[in-house]
Amino acid sequence: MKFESVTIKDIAKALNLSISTVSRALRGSYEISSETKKAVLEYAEKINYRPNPIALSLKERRTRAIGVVVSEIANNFFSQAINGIESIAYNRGYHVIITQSHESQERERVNVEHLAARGVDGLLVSLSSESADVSYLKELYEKGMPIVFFDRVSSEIETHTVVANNYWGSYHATEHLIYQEFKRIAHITSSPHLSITKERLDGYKDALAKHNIPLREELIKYCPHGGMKVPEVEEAINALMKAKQKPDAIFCAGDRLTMTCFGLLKRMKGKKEVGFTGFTNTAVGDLFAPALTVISQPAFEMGQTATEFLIQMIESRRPVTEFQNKVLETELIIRESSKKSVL
Amino acid sequence: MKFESVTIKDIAKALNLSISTVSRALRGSYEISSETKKAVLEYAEKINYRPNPIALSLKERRTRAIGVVVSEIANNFFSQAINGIESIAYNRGYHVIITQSHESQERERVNVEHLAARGVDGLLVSLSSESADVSYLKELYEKGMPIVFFDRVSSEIETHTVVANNYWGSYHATEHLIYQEFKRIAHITSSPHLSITKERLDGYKDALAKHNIPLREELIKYCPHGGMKVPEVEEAINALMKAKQKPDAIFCAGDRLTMTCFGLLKRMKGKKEVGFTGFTNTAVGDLFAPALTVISQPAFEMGQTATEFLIQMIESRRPVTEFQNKVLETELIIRESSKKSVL
DNA sequence: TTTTTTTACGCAATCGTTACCGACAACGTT
DNA sequence: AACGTTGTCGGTAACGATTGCGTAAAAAAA
Repeated sequence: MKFESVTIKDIAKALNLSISTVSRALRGSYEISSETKKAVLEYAEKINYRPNPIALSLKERRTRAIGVVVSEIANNFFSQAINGIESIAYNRGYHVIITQSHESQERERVNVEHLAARGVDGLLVSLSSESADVSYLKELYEKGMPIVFFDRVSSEIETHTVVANNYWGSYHATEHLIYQEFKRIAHITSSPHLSITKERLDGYKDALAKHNIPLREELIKYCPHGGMKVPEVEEAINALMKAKQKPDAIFCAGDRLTMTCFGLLKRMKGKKEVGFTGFTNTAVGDLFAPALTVISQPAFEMGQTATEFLIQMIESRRPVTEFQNKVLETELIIRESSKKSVL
Repeated sequence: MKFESVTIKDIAKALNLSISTVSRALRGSYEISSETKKAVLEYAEKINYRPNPIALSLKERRTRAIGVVVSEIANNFFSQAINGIESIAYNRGYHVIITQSHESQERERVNVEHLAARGVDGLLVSLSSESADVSYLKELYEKGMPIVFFDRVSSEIETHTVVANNYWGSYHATEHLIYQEFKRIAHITSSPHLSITKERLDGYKDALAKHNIPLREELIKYCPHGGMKVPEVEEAINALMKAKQKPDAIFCAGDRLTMTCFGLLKRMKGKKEVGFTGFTNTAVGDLFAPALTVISQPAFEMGQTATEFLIQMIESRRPVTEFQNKVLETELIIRESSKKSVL
């Protein structure tokens, strides 16, 4: 099966005009008589003519499309961020092409290269947890492809970035647990490559230090796939909960991780209650048992801001040399899961 | 800023060959001597040449991309279905472009038209709740655009479809509530336009009839935006719970609806406990309080099957005239929310 | 009337790629 | 010696749209 569409040529033939005349009539050029214009416009309307964006892309080397690369759309943070991205993009006349890396560096590379080849005008990227090496992105960037990072950024590439205040979000969450008189607070985080991992880890460490709680490396567990692979998280939790000295609270550093972890904890047989909190943008944290204390990011706004930066970059005449690094505040929503009293 | 990429012309110039020779060498034509081939291939590799898909699309009138139109990616069912779609598409060499209608008919039309103009080879569509009129899709379909419906289908267009067994899923869920000795079972569903609404409603009605429970129209509430607009759901619930004769159980007909509804019920002040179940593909139904009884659809498989149908249609030489309408079974997962004993 | 200007349109190049159609050697056959 | 094969390659026309340039006829100015 193939799909036939009407072209400018069909109009030209039907009206006995040249292709160029039709083209100019369509864009309302002053060189075309008003009668001809009218005839062309009417006929175009009648046969429902739509200019072929592929041909236009080839000619103008722009597509009015932006590519988005996230690890997973089935992630509350990313799906909200995407809605923010779309809200700006559509208003500015850009289309959005969403791709998922599934936390795989290889998949991310394939997606990025495909988007670039497809001719997107720019890229909105949140790195996969495997992405230690971003050289292919850097190459693309240096060839002139506008790129804006959000959430999971790379310091290797100097461009606009939009992130949450992961450090303070993490600091406050940890401090909150400390105020609740938890003494042994574990931190389950994702891949050490990621910017967010380091920032959240730093917040955690500094909060402990501030309150004179010794840092125990054995309480920090890395899950390189960020909660996507359940066995990984299972192993981390088992290691924590089967140790001689169990943690009395657990703090998770990512959306999927928080969900996976919370699920595993609840399903653990003979489980001992532990305080729990984590970064997640779920809208239903209060429906869980216990209701979840969460650190929520302004995902929608992050998507919006990143998109504004990107479009600004795309439409800039000369290479951009001054970059903005926007940091948005997180919100700590305290519920039962982090209250010692109810455990 | 603009993004420059290497073309076949650059290779031709560098190697002092004609464009056509380079093109043939790249595709391994037998007409090209092995030395020339080798030289071209090596140089192409060196400068990291990638054929321009836009030019190819223009020439071949195919893009090896399929377009997906769903109402919302922040919906457990759809994000799982999309993963199924991608798993097949990537294996078959197709890229996937995801768009959201946000339950708006207008937005859906814009997306579909853009995807068509962009030259996707086919469309995977789950209709928005507003989409009563599908004439624009029908037109496209009749012009030769392969379209496969999944989940929310249209009887106006005869093509392959993939759906869950909504009737039986709904029947069993209702019957389960009846066995739990609930007497007044309300049904909150989405737009009456949707195929799934009718099928689920029929299952509900027939289960009641089977058990000699009179059907009460006042217990059926429609939320045309399927849980996307909270006030709509709020109104439905208020109408139910403030009536003289309250329902003793509520059965929701969609993913977003189930979540929104469950949240509202929990947050209602002075609420009376009611039995609860609904269609949803959440992976964390057991973490809620009470743990959620759900009807789960094989979303991943549905996405896979729909994609297989679509690709088959795309690659078929002649117009397809025999259509498959695949129905996959749902799964009823019984947990506390539907047990009368625990209320 | 002649020259210049304006109006309104067509031609052809361009974007990157493929594919049809030849061109032209170096052979082998009669 | 004349012709046909075969192996390699180049020229060029598409695909759909835009656009700079050229130009006929009509209108205006000389």
